[in-house]
Amino acid sequence: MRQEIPPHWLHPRDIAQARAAQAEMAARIVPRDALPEPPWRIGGADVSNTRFDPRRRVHAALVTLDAAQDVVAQASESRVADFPYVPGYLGFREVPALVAAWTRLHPKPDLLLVDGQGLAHPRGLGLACHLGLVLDVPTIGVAKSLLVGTAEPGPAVGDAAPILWKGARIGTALRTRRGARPLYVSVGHRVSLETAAVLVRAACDGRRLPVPIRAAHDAANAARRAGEAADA
DNA sequence: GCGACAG
DNA sequence: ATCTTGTCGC
Repeated sequence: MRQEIPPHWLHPRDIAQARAAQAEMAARIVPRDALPEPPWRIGGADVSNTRFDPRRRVHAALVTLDAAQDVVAQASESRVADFPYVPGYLGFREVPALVAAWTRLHPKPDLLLVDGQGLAHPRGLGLACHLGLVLDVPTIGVAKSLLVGTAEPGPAVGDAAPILWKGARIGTALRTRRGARPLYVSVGHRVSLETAAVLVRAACDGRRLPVPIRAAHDAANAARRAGEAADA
């Protein structure tokens, strides 16, 4: 339902304009539950990069799972990234390709688990927030490491600890697998932190990463291999 | 000024 | 993110 997406929200000319765009977007993030009625169809989003690629291509993938955690749809988009990888500005590199893939995903999920930070970001606008706002879809940030803040959850599966930064809580660190580093969950858009943590836990099946994220990761890698094969 | 730094 | 097999441990 999003009508007009300012061009610089997707294609800023430089870091200064990207920073300004993040401030504009951060002010529009809804950190509360604004979801359709459950049960929800959960989706996953991830992007794979071609190593040492002079063309700087990115391969974005989205998947939709049903209540049984089975993949019922997937879509991908391979293209040349028009923005470099800069910590804190990941969205400008990955969101454009993800948006393209989204238009071809059928059926679409009610909510997306995104491989990256949400509000646990230096300016409150991680990849999950960026994507959720542009698509106007509920999103949750699921990161494998911290960009800012600290958190130390207990060793048992299910143990959680707040991610603290500058005296405020910006997310939840979750132990999703024994002996493995925790996962860092934070609000993306239109979901509360409480709901985000509960859903991520429920989406795990014993491995460190939740099923939707793994499925998206696999799909992104498949798209990359296909693209690299079509090359040579 | 120095170090850190999602994917 | 990406390059990669076997191997150690529960």
